[in-house]
Amino acid sequence: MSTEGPISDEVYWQEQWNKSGVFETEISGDKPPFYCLEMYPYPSGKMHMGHVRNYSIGDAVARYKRMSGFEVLYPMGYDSFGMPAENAAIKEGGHPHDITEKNMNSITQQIKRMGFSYDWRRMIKSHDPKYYKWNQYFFTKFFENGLAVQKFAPVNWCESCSTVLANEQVKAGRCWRCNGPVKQKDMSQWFLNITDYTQELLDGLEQIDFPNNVKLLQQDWLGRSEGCEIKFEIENFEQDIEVFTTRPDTLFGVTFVTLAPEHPLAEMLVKDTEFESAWRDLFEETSIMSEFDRIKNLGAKKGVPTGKFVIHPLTKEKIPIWIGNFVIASYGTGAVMAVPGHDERDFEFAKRYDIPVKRVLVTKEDQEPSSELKKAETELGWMVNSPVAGFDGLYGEDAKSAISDKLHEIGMGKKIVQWKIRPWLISRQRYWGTPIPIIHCKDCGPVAVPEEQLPVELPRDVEFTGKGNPLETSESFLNVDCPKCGKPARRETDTMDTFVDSSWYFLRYTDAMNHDICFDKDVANHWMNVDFYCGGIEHAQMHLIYARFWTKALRDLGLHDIDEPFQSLLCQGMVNKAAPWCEPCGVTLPVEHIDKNCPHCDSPLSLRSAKMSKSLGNTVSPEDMVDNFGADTVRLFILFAANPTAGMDWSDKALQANYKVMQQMEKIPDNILGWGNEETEMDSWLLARLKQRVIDWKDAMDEYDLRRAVELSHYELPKDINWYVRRGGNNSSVGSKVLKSWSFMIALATPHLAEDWWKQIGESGLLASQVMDEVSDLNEQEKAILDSEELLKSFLENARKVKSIAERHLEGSAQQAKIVVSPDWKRDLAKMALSHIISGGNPKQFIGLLANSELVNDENKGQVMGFWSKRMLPQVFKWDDDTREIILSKLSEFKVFMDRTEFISNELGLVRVEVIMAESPEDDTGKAGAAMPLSPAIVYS
RNA sequence: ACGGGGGUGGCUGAGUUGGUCAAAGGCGCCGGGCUUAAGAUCCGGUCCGUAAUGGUUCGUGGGUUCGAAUCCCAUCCCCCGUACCA
Repeated sequence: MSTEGPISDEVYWQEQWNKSGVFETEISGDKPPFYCLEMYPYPSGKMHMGHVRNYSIGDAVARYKRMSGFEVLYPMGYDSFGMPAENAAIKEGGHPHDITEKNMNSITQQIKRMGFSYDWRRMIKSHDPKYYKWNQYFFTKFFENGLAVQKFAPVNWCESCSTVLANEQVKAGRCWRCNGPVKQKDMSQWFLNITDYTQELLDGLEQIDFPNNVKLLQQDWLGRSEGCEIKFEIENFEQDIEVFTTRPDTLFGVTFVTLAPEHPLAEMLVKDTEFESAWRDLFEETSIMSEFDRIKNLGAKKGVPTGKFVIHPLTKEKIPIWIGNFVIASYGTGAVMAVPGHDERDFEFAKRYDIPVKRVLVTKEDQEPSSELKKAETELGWMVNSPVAGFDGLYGEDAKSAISDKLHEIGMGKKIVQWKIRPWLISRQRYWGTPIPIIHCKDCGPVAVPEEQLPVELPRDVEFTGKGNPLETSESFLNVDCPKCGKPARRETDTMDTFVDSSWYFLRYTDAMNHDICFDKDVANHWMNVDFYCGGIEHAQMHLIYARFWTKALRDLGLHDIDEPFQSLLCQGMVNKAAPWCEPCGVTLPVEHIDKNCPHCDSPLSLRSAKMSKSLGNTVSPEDMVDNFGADTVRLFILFAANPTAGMDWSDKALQANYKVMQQMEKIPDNILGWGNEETEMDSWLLARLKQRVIDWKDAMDEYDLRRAVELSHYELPKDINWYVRRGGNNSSVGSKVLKSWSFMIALATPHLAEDWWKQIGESGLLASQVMDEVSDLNEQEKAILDSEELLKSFLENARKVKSIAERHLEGSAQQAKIVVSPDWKRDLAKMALSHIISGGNPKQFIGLLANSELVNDENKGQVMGFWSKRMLPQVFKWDDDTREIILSKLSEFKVFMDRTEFISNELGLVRVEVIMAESPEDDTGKAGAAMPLSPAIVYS
């Protein structure tokens, strides 16, 4: 690829924007606020294409809203706590703070080079004590109100990161960050009770405009299920077993009860019995086994009996208690009532251990109650075989309620709602995060650090060895006096999950320069919630749930009045690039295998698009692209290559093509301003066309259809200019009017070029500070001129086709053409049919109307009716709305062609063009039958 | 397994409240103008057929309709989530 670098002096314009402060936002009072935000990035040293895409989308929206008269809050900052910096310190030496600052400076330079319109004064960074002080402040408030609690519990432990993880951070039994195996470990940890907000988090999804898949993911993760908690008394034992079930209607089908191996009762029941060693083996196997291995062995259901029994609450039957590896200790009560007849897992388990299977539901109302169960029938059904009267024949929800009510009545159960989501585990045993502001005192227990002592800063005197929590090596940090009793105490060494930082940063941005409080309530209320939030789908359940929770929790502390942080969310698609692909093996290989055979099976490799990744080597460096083509070209390509939400393929060729577009556009102001000052009919066409383009462009932007908007500004308008010139337009004062509006339009994707244009057309100041004029709707005259030209274009397209066919039959090339315009009765027929259909008439009924209309008489009946069903009926629906409007309008087809015969003969390379009314005395062509409204017959000679 | 999203012309990829769809845009390819030439740029073409406005096509097979890429049923394939949630 050879280029001559950026088209505009991009750095110059960036300096101008910066100097003038055009992107610095304050509450103005007279402009409506708009909050545009992109997801808080982790500051790796290099910006990648995913960032570029994300911010190109956000910047286009921010610029659009600004030029549309909004006061736009558009900030940027860094989610700068987290393990990569700490790991780098362990590996390469140095301190996470210095590494982070260095990376941040480097990525900031790269982001700034793209020309995004951020208010950089508001920049915030998680690792700044002035920021994380507020994490600590909120935490102490949560500690006071019971939202933050310390619990000794089995937690997910990642050995290679040497820290615990939240449930959401465990993907397929592996760590979301390092992909290492995750084990269960019992530890004392800090949790936030996100579970207090489950119902509100679920209901809130209906108030916000999130993509459907994100809503579904959050719903699944919250995992609401309605059911019944049932108490089973254990025979000759002082405790009960409580189970949770969503299917109380199958209660009579219970043939055993199963406990999780970790259930506290399990050990108690088998202690000192013949079953103890078998339980112990199962316990070791499941609880020590990493969750990853558990998943691999999924389906291998194993269990041990306990030799003990429960009493069925309704039938008083004795039911054996088992311990099974498929029961999860942390969901529900860690115990299940097993109904093999109507649950697949229980069926499998029962078959394996030869436990009886009972039918208590039939899936067809008239089915024989004694029919055999060949597999678990899990769908809802009618109750049968109930040993207690009053239940048989009940179906579905009625059946469930009947059992629940009965249990409630006798005090053996109640309806409850169970959630899948657990409290958010926020403790991390790592250095590079917000210290949890708690002091452990022997006498007073855990005590919150008083507000005036915040922030608890991270100490510098620590060593990064990769073993243990570095904070434990800092004596200055550890030793502290208890704030309550003043005796020597010890500081908490856990730090907070970095998702805490990103759970409220958007609130901080609203008042980022205020160092007295976290944010002013009125200011936050003014800007919030975020109107347009853009980022990757990967945060669908973690960040986007935590931030919603945190917003509600702060609201309940009285800090603001907002329920939901993000009003509308756009998840941008991935940036992909082709990589070698082996069809037989089904694997994507690194780019060094291009043009080689598969290293596994030796078959030839094809290419397939894959997410850009270092391991495949199919990455593209934004820096190089910006150096070679300029930020504008890269942004244009990224916005034009695909819709914001669709995946896009990086293509060097397409980038080149966009560079060509930029080269053309660079010359446009010079060309246009070089026009003469002739006035032609085309002037009003061009102005009407511009208006139409602006209207369409605004519509597209209002729906965040950036691809369409860019298509209009960078592809359609240049074509319009060409058409204008071709049709004889040559008026620079019209041209400069066009350029003025057009400059705004191109500023979304190519803001630097837009400033060049603005300057060239002699406007003063920066385009970035201007608000665009309002546009009115198209008036009748404007519509008519647009229609006439559209008619001409479509005519020419057809005429060219016909010409090449005709010339095969003529001797030599065509010299003349007769345009045979369709007769009035066809247009009248079309009008009549269109009005019938537009007013909601059934097309089938039209033929009856037609037969009785003035259009039809005895003589022409056959012709008109035949024409209707053969030609007009299919055509009526093919006309688009614009064309329909033209047909229904007064526009004279005959006149449109008459006025343009000279242009038509030039375009078609003819000596003479005649326009004739079909079925008139002048028509000697015999081709009138082919003429349709707006589509004349054309006869060459 | 369950949940979600897809299968469109040489490639890529829009398009699903049924008629604006032989189907946008981009890339590629072909022809023409301009040029000594190349490049750039502009104009035109790019399923088949025809002095005509017709045929066939949107994974496969059926159906509804005056009319289906778009709706319904069946079926095959691909991608992404989740992971025994009682």
